[in-house]
Amino acid sequence: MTIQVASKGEQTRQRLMDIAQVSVLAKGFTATSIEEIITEAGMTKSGFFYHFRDKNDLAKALVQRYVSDEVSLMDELFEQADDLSEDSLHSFLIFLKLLSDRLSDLPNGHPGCIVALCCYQEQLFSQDVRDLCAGGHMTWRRVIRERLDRIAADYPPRMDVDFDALADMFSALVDGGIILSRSLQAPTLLGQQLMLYRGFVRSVFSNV
Amino acid sequence: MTIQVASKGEQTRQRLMDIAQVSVLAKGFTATSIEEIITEAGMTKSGFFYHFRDKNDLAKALVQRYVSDEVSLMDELFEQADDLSEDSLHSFLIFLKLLSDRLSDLPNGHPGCIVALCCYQEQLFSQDVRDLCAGGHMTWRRVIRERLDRIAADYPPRMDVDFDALADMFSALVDGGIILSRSLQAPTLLGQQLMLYRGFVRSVFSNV
DNA sequence: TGTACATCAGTGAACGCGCGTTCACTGATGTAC
DNA sequence: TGTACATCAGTGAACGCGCGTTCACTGATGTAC
Repeated sequence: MTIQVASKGEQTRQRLMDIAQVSVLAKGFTATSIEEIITEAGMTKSGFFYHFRDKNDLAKALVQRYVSDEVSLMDELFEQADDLSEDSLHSFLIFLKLLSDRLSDLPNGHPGCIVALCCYQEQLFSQDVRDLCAGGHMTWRRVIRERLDRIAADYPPRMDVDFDALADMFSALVDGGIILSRSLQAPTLLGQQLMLYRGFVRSVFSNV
Repeated sequence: MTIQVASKGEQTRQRLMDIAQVSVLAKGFTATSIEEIITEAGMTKSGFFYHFRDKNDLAKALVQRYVSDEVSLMDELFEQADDLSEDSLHSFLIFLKLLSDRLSDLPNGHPGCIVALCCYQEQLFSQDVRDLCAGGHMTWRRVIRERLDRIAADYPPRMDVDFDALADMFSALVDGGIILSRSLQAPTLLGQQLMLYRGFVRSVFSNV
């Protein structure tokens, strides 16, 4: 196992992205100026342009990182869930509970979904950024759908639902739940929606 | 019945808002310049400032109109549904189907939810705009919850779900479904999510 | 071990452009007497 | 019906500021011989 030691440059880059992300999720991309990012980072503008070709490049990096972080989180929780139960349905239900707990634990609520935001600013970005967002949603659909298929092999579905749609419902509830939580300033709403999804999935496959 | 004839000024104001809304939903609020709005409207900048005190005032007007339009649409469809069935559950299921159809009929997909967008740009706006957004979500919760209560009186729930959360799920799926539809450029996804919600609600109250 | 060179991680100054907002003004329409 | 005034729905010019981007340059660190 190789331990990747981040170079100084990479660390600074990540730091700039951290600072940018907070503002971007609070004000949108255009309203987040390079000026304010570098002020908080204690760096000059030219320093910023050493790390990012232009502002679109920053957006791309943010989306890329967000998607891969989310996927990592899901992988981690799937692994935990699989350790706790060998049953396909139970493991998935545990996963949803773990995720719900994790998302409810955030003191100020979920910071926001970069991918959701991008889709309301799409006209700003180049095609590759939009492709990354779509790729994120497709990945989440695939990952969840895979689980649903596995469950269906063990538990014949009790209603007629499209599994892609049921997988998409997961993403929709996360994105929508984040919006609801933020808007009503009620951090618990997001986790609650995930638990409802859990209830729905259970009722699709089992009558308990 | 009084027919409200919109004055010339009001008509122009609505037109400016129509133009603004398209850009705002595609690029975000900051990236939408007054310049481009008035160019498309064929008017001078000062003309714009005759209709709106400042840019925040435009945001406020957009949110206000969006929320009241959405509520009107729901009222209209609830009325249609009530005409088609007197049963509380069936009427609600018809409502969801009507809404799903209506939202799937939009050729280029749903144009986007101003309220959802605002919540990712909240730091830009004054408190009253944020309150309007929260008010929108609370209204939708109340309207749906009222229906759920009525259903529960006729059909004892088959699972233990919080009705506020189940009502919120509606908003979350609309907001999330719009994002998904846009991101994947698949206009049908939104209506599909509403139909899944319909399936869930039915399974909560009935075993058919 | 010393030296030459390359790469890394930035600095500092300048640029032109477009943005939101203000202000004094104006022609057309409506209303009171 | 005519006239005086008020309101409506804008125009036109100017403002200062901050934004994203460029370019020539630099000190510190790494690498080859």
